[in-house]
Amino acid sequence: MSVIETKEQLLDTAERLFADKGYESVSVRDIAAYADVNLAAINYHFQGKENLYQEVLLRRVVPKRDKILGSLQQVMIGGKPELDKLVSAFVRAHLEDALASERGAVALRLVARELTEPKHGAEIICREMIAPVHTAFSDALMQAKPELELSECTRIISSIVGQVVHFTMRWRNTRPGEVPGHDTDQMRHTFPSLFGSLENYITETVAHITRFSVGGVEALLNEEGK
Amino acid sequence: MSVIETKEQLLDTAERLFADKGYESVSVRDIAAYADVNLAAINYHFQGKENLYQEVLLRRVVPKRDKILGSLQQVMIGGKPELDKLVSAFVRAHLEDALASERGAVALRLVARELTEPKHGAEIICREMIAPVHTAFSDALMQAKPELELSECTRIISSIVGQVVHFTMRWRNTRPGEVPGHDTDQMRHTFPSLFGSLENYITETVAHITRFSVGGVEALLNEEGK
DNA sequence: TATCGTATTAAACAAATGTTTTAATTGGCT
DNA sequence: AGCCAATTAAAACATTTGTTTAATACGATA
Repeated sequence: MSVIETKEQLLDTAERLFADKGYESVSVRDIAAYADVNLAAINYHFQGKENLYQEVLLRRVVPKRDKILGSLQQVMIGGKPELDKLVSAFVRAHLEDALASERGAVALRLVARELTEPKHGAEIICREMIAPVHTAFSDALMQAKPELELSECTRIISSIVGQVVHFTMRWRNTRPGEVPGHDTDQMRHTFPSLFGSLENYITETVAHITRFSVGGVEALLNEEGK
Repeated sequence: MSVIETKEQLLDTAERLFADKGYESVSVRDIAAYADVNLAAINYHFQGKENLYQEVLLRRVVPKRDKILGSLQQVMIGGKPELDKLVSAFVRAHLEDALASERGAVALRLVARELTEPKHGAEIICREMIAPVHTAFSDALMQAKPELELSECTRIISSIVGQVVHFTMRWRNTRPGEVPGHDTDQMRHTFPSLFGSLENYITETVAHITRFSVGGVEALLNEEGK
């Protein structure tokens, strides 16, 4: 196995395990075993578990940020954008990667996890993703709806991101067999992943969050103008 | 120190540590040290770390559920409720405990954490809280707006709960000093807890989530009726 | 082919983890 | 006071953790 193969194998399996169980619950021995490489290779190539985690994170966070920023820019060409186009682009940019491949879904889980519970990647994800995306989306929102205050933009973004993260983590946390002993009909409401494909779930989720959030923003605007 | 004092001391400090760092990141030695009790007392009183965690969780989850169910019932007396009253009651029931005391805020963080990333308390929190609360709120929603489909109610609840959890975790994760090296002006948008009191933050958050979500639901209804 | 830097391997390391054991102490009861 | 169960205490236990070491294998280059 070539060196680049080893490194990527480590990054891939570490990503999957971290996304599934979280940083603390994954041992370097797990990673080495599942990646089928020697234990010491982790410290040889990445100088420790924490560094490996950060490289895993960074590999996904930067392209993700660029994708989101690109989508926002796309909507902004030609000046003042429609609110629903803007929100739709933002939500879709976050979730549609998970549509393309299992790898995309894993990466989304990884970022969503670190977003709700920053561990050793807080600085990275904040500096490389949260801050620039927040700024860009906030600016776009205020161009679309100049009546919005800055603090209100912040809360709106939190509301949208909160939904994205929640739907993401809910799918992750509700695989068949993980929550046994429950009435199936009840679970149909509570656990989406038991029913239907991931594709359908994501498509429906994007549409729902967009509609819901556009309505939410407009409600805030009406409230203000009253 | 009496036995009940020891047990409660353990439950309290374990709750705080688990809420702050998560299950895996807290050692039983940490808990014993901060609680100022002997290490073996944990296994004597709780038969292991996992059991302690579940008792910590259960102690908060059951009253929380009853509080939420009670709030919903209150809104439902007299038949068909107003949508904004209903949503407001639901959001307030989740968040207002955190207003009353630091203890309430800790408990909220604990539940929110387990809600997004179920560890060893998944069954408990699902059986004792998620399922009954979901059923009650879903029923109430369909009484308030009979045009809603069941699957749409589920998504709406996810949107609201997602916001509640996100605002909760965001506050937890953004204490001063935890994310160093950032431009303060940028942080003003990203990290609410650095500025203003917890009381103000929660009050504003409850109002925001309520308005935003009511607008979201009404947008979904308009979409349907088009 | 000989050589040298790179990469892999097996083994060992020290520290931290949850748990158990066994002894000491406490506090209420007769 | 004296006994007994319940609680606390200190020490040790067996694993697991992340990391390091030292030896080996590989692969391109001269």
